[in-house]
Formats: sequence, structure tokens, C-alpha cells
Amino acid sequence: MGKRIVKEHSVRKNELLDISQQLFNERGYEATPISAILKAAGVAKGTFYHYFHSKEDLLDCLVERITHRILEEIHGQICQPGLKALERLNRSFIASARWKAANWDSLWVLIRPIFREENLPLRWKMNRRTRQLMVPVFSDIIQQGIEEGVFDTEYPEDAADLILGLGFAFQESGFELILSLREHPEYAEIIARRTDCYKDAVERVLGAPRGSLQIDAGRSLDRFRR
Amino acid sequence: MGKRIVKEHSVRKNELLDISQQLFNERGYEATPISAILKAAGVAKGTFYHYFHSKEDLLDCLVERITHRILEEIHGQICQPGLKALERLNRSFIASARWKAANWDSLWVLIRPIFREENLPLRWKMNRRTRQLMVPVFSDIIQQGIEEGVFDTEYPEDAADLILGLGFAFQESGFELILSLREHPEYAEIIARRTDCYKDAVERVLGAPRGSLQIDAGRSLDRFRR
DNA sequence: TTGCTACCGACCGACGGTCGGTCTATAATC
DNA sequence: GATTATAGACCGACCGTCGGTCGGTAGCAA
Repeated sequence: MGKRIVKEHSVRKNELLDISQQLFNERGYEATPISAILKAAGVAKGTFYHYFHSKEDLLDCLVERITHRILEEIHGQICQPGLKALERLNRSFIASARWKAANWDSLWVLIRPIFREENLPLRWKMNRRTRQLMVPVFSDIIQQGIEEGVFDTEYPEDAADLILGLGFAFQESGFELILSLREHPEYAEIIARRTDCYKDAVERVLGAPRGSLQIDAGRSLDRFRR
Repeated sequence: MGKRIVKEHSVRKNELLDISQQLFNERGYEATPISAILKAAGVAKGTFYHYFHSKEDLLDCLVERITHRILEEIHGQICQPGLKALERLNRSFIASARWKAANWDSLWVLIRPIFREENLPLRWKMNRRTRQLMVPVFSDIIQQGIEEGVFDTEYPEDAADLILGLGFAFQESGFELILSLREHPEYAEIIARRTDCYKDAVERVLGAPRGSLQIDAGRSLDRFRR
């Protein structure tokens, strides 16, 4: 019989989450059997189900953990008082980009599969949850921007939702390009142009002055070029 | 032994596609085992794999069939020469809405599950394929609009992609509202407002005059209220 | 000793997919 | 017109793997 190693609840749970996240990144959610997680964690089937109701519950927990980490990163950047709306918005873009860069860097080789089709459930749940968490934040910023006279839109909340949706759409189409960046270095130019279009679209939707937003693909792009 | 009924290749294939589509709509893609399709079609396992490589291949075929039907509907509406860009764009919105209305009507009760989480793969593949097929069409219209002076955007193709993405994002967030319309009739107002915001956003992204687009949630919404 | 909880692993039914083979409509051959 | 040959539509028993269950065990604290 296998050795019995007892750990504190939260410790073991986070351990399982860490391992699952890595395996999902490597092989994809569907393609990763629970058995693989058990093996990597050195744990029995029953232990897994002691912590999670189902495989999908595990995914939900994972999403919750990740999205909250991102949100914290952003919150830390934009919560200081006295910031103008534009600056807060720009900072939140930068913060999210930086978070991605930092985390992607540690994964690096594993990035590709994350955006491959097999991780659709994870990506979708993350986007969905991110939207839920971020709409109030963006909505607040937009409201402030309207009061400051830099934004011009009728319903801040809906605008926030649209912008986030725009971001995900940009992401979806952008990743296909990013993934083929190795074989086609010339795509870098397309991505840069597309990012610019995205920036322009956000500005227009918000009714912000041209060029007031700072969204730059350049820096994080280098990581993919290798 | 079961009776042996021989049919022509395309006939049987479409039969299987029809049945699969209905079952996926009812129960969801993942939740529909191949065995259910076989039972409903009165066909053996081997027959299924004579027509499709895998379950996912079936899904791909389904998506291909559906998206091409939509595209045909739209093409029929906007291909006549002499049409202004704005009119073509409006017509394509109407055509896609009409297609949905026509098809949803025949399903009616089955609508809800389509947008529930379990049909994510189908929805995502449809969106993805639709985007691939529609970007050239929209891109063409936008180009024409720029020449006519009604649109103002730098890169038609990227704008087309963003608009389509925006549409899907709008869809995603809108369906959650639509699904709860029965319990909360007051959501109708929110949906109407949101649609208006979407329309406004598309106009802004394209640099089109305010109010030049016609996107209306009203008519198709009634079907859900019941 | 008692009780709580982290932990174990044999077991289950269902699923997607395989395979060797059978039936049947059509065309070629006599 | 009868016989044979061929292609491909069709069959269903079978397989490995998966997600999930369950009755029970080990360790720790009161």
C-alpha cells in the first residue's frame, strides 16, 4: 500500500490546483485524465474527490484562483486615489499584460497549448469570470471618465461589458496569429496593426480622445519570437 | 439481428446530421453519447464510423453545414449589385437575425440548452467558422463604405474581425439575460438597451454616422417571453 | 478512548472508438 | 437473362479508458 502523507487541507488543495493547472496547460483540460493528476500528486482517487466534487469543479476552482489573482494585480495598480480615469484604465491594461507576461514566462514552452482548442473550457470560464469581476471595475472607471469629460458614452456598464468582450475577441483572433509567429515572423507586423485597431476601437466605443489609450503589443510579443 | 436498411451515402449522412443536431440542441454535445444518436437513427455503431471519423468530426460537419446555410442566406440578401454599403451591412444583420428566428421557431422549446454551457464547443466552433467566412464579406462592405464616405476606419479587414468579435461577445452576455427573461420580464428593457449600445459601438468602430445602422432586438425577443 | 478528517484503492458503468465480417445493389461477364 | 464480381453500406461484439463511488483505514487532537 502507498505511503500515507497527511497534509493540511488548504496545503493539499493548492498542491492539487498547482499540479492540475500545469497539466492542463501542457495537455489541455479534456486530455488530462484525473489519473494523471493523481499520479503527479502522489495521491489516490479518493483524495481527489475529498477535495473536489468533480473534474469540472476542479476547473472552476482553478479559474476562481487565477482570475482573483489577476484582479488583485489590477486592483493594486488602480486603487490609489487621485488617479484620473484615463490613467486608471491604462494601468489596468498594463497590469493585466504584466501579469500575463510574468506567468507566461515561467511557463514559456507550455504557452501554446493554453490557446489551442482543447483548452476552450478553461479559457471560456476564465473570460466569463473575468468579465463578471471586471465589469464593475471598468464601469466605475468609465463613470469617472464621463464626469471628467474624457469619455463620452451613455451607459458605462454596458460599455464596460462591450470593451471586455472586444478584448476577448481581440484575444481569440490574435492568438492564432501569435501561435504561428515562429513560422511566420512577418505576422508581428499584423499583430501590431491589429493591436492598434483594437486600441482605436476601444477609444471609439468609449468616446475617448484619439491616442489617449496606451495598449502596446510590442513588449509581450517578443517572448513568442524566441 | 436488426433489419438492414440501405440508403444513399448523402441521404444517410444528412439523416445522421439532422438527428445529431437535434440531440445536441436538446441535451448538449458532451452529454449526448453516440449511442443515443445510433438509437434515434436506428443504426449500428459501425455505420456511424463509416460516415464520421469521430464524434468531433461529426460536430465539425455539423458546424460546416450550419454556417454555410447562414452564409447563403446572407449572400442572397446582399449580393445584388447597386446596393450601398450601409444597406448591405444592415441587410446582413437582418438576414442573420431572420435565419435565427426561422430556425429557432421550429425548435422553440429546445432553444434554451443551445446556449447553456454544455454546448460551448458547438457554439465556439460555429462562431469561429462564421468569423472565417464572414470577415471577407464584411471587409468588402466596409471597404465599399469607406469609398462611399460613410465609414471611416483605417483597416477594413481588422475592423470586420473586431465587429464580428463584438457581435459574439454581445451574444454571450446577451444570452444569459435572454435565458432568464421568463423569470424576469423586466430584463427585456436591459436587453433592448444593450442592443442599442452594441449598435452604437459598431457604428463608432466603423466611424459610421450615428443611427445609420439598424439592429433591433425587439422582434426576435418576443419568442422568448412566451 | 473517542471522534474527526485526510486519505486510500478496488470497483463500477458508461463512453468513444475498433474490427472482422455480412448483406445488397449494381455492373461486368458469360 | 442468369451468374458472378465488386464496392461500399451496414452490423454489433468487443476493448481500453475515463469520471465517479464507496467502504474502510491511518493519523492526530481532545
